[in-house]
Amino acid sequence: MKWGELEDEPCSMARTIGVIGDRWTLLILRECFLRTRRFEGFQSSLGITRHLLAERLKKLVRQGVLRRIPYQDSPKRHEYILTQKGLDLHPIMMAIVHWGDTHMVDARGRPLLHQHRKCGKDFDPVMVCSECGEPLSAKEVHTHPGPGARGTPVSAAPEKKAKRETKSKTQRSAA
Amino acid sequence: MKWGELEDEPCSMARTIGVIGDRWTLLILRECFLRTRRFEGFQSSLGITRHLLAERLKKLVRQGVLRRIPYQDSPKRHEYILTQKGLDLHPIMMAIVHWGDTHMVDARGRPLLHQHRKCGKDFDPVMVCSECGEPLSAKEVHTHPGPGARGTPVSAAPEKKAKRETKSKTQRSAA
DNA sequence: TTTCTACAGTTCTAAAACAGAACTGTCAAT
DNA sequence: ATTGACAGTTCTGTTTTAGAACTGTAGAAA
Repeated sequence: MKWGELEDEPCSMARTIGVIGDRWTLLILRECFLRTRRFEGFQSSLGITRHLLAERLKKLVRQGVLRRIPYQDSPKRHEYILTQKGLDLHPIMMAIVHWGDTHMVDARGRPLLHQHRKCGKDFDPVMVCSECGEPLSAKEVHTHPGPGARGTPVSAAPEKKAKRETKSKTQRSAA
Repeated sequence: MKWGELEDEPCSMARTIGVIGDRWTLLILRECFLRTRRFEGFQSSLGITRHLLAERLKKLVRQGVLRRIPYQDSPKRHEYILTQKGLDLHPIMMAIVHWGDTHMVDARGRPLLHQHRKCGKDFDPVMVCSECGEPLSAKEVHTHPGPGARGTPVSAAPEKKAKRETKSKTQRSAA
């Protein structure tokens, strides 16, 4: 399987991995969430080669995760900012950081803390069920085929996810 | 930066990426959560080359994400099952799938649905604050240096995260 | 008893991706 | 006229990955 083929897989995880599933892309996105916007900013804070950085930024723009916006003419300069699609990656970032905080810290503790502006406290992200609000655990989740599963014709059921969309929107609304 | 160096970065995200930050590892873990346990199972459902599969499985075992357990002698055969550290990756997987469900579905809709056994409904994962329970959005999260930040000596503050650990454990307890 | 299949790898070669460094080009400041 | 900030592009050499074939154990089938 090549990189391009991932997006055609009937699996939301494979498709997402096609967008963010490499080392540098994830780190570039971390910088985006930490408010880095410019080429040199990414390059110096990550130590990524300029070649790869240019390529990854282009890819992220193509995929609608970043938007390339001019901030001066002569010479033309642009900055890269997260679109809504990009901001929606925040739960993934938080989940990744939280796992590292739990399993990969050294004796000194966490490199970064996260404060929730609304309540003012340092927090951990907790994943809950959109329907009942209870914290989720792997064992309590049962996976079953949906309308877009392999074998379902394209003409079929137009995704009856109205309720889920509505509920989970709380999560993105102010992102 | 090489793969090995990621784990030494003072950043939980970089360290986590050092473990799961490549295409195949993420897909292998998806299979683990879908109850695949054996070499041939991974190989045939993913189409990964046998060479890489063997290497990735070894790496995941080394890192304590999977455990290699014999299920027969002669010939020696093992299966790979998620450790607690591996099960704790579940929120990351759910967040990735959810983003794909939101932004990468075709006309047919979602390939997979997730049912919460406790409440019986198909759900979306929602990320909330461990302290106040409110859904999180990127803009409401303020990041600041913790005890393990770059520059902090190893001898310093032994991570005062007691409360956070306790609260977020609800999320993992039955995983 | 030779042959087939299931399983879990290992070994090989060619192709793709990546690292590291140097180069291009615009403009402002010295 | 030279330097430095910025945003890339181009080049060469190394590392990773893809794809296919091979190894080896053992039970079942011919």
